[in-house]
Amino acid sequence: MNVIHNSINALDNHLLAALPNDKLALFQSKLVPVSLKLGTVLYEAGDRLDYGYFPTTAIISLLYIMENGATAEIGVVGNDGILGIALFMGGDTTNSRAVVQSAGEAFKIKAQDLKTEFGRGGEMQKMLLRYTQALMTQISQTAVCNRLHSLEQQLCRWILLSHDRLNSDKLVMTHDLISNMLGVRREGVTLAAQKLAEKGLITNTRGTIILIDRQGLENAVCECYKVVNDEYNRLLSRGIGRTFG
Amino acid sequence: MNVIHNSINALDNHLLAALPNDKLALFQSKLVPVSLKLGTVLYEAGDRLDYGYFPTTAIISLLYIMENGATAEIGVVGNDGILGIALFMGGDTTNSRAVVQSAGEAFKIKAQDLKTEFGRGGEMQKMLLRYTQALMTQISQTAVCNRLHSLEQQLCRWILLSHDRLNSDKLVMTHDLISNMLGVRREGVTLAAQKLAEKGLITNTRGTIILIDRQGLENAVCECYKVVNDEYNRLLSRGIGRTFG
DNA sequence: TTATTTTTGTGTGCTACCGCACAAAACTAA
DNA sequence: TTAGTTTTGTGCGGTAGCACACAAAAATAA
Repeated sequence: MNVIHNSINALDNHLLAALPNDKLALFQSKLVPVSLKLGTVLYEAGDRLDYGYFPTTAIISLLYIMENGATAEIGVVGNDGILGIALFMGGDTTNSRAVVQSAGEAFKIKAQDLKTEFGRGGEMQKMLLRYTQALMTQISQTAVCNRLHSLEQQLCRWILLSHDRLNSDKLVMTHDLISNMLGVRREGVTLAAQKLAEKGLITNTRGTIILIDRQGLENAVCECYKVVNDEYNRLLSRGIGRTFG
Repeated sequence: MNVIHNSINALDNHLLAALPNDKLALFQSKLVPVSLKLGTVLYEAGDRLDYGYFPTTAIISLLYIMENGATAEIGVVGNDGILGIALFMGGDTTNSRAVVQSAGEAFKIKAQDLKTEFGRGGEMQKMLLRYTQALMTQISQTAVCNRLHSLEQQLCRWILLSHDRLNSDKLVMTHDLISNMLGVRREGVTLAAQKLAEKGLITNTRGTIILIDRQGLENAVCECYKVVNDEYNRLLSRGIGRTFG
């Protein structure tokens, strides 16, 4: 067990990569590689968290679920971060469902190991806290974007956020799933995707969106994307996606 | 200077009140009482933070400001918390403007003093982190609420959140100001407030809203309010506002 | 008092998104 | 091939909130 596959490398996670080498070497013994399948629910809202996850190629969506079943995404975690911040923030549970939005790899770590490491203070703690702040910015900007911007702009934002955390231009994702993330109707997503396709920014085939013109998307997206991206760059001093010009 | 007024007491802030007595006694020497006037901007977006604030009777609104001047509130800080979490989270700056939404008192603390205290670990650190997580829940729920719920429901939520942090049923607040917080038109707030007044939940006079039927408001509000309230209770083990039945 | 400013009320048309219904297309299984 | 399932496309009526315009009421200043 705990065989390290060549295909996944702890360094593919930006947080882990930012650790000093000796620190990472020690920490790595606590990390277990896992493959995450599309749609897997890692945490249900209200669950006690047993593990934290450092995604390398997987993307995790943080969803709030309302009483009537409506859903809306508050943020997304990929190779830029860690899933399970409630572990070191002290709550032990979260109000969001964590669901695999894009299948891929991650390292998981036992709740207690993560807490212990955090409790030591030092570089690891600082990094986790800075990441948490970056995530707060993402959530905040989601709140504002939900209020003020059009569905088409929000779809751009969502595509770009996903693309940044992926090493591919291909997003395997139905309109229906996207609509659950954005908290809108499926038809609305279809329409918005059509508009983006007409403008030549994406192709819009069954079950997959392919990003064609990244610069075009960045021009079409609302400012929210850049604000979040800049904040990640600033706080984690490590680019996710491409840096803006 | 630094005269301790009888009228304000560090214990009126729930976070400070939760500290062990001996701890608080030591910490208190770093706290300076300040009066905060309505509309005062404590932090501008992007500013380096020089002080943290523990409100006792004041309420601070966290606003995001868009390039076109549109604003939307992501959360609110009152006697339940602390303003300036970026100080210990590591960013030193925030993307939100912090503006006094309801005049009142607070204790301020120098950035460095707060950081030092946080760095010691222990009870103070734990409490600040738990508070940060509660604030994240508030922001997340704001995101979801912005997406899924009606303006009328959101106004209820906003009134209740304010009321919880106030020791009065009187909210001194114009529709125009509220509209800036909620990120909607002033006319929309007027209409929503009228509806609530028709239902006998509030009175709606020039420049002030008076809460009449708190239970009625709790019935009219969306689930978002309760979720946030419960999370504050859980994480900070200290009620804000009244507990739900 | 009168004049001015601030705040609220109201109307009209517009647009984005909703809910529902169902057709068309694409993929899957038999 | 045929049948079934999943996903996307499209239309239609409804509505919440928008933008803009302006009147009315309340507070403030002269």
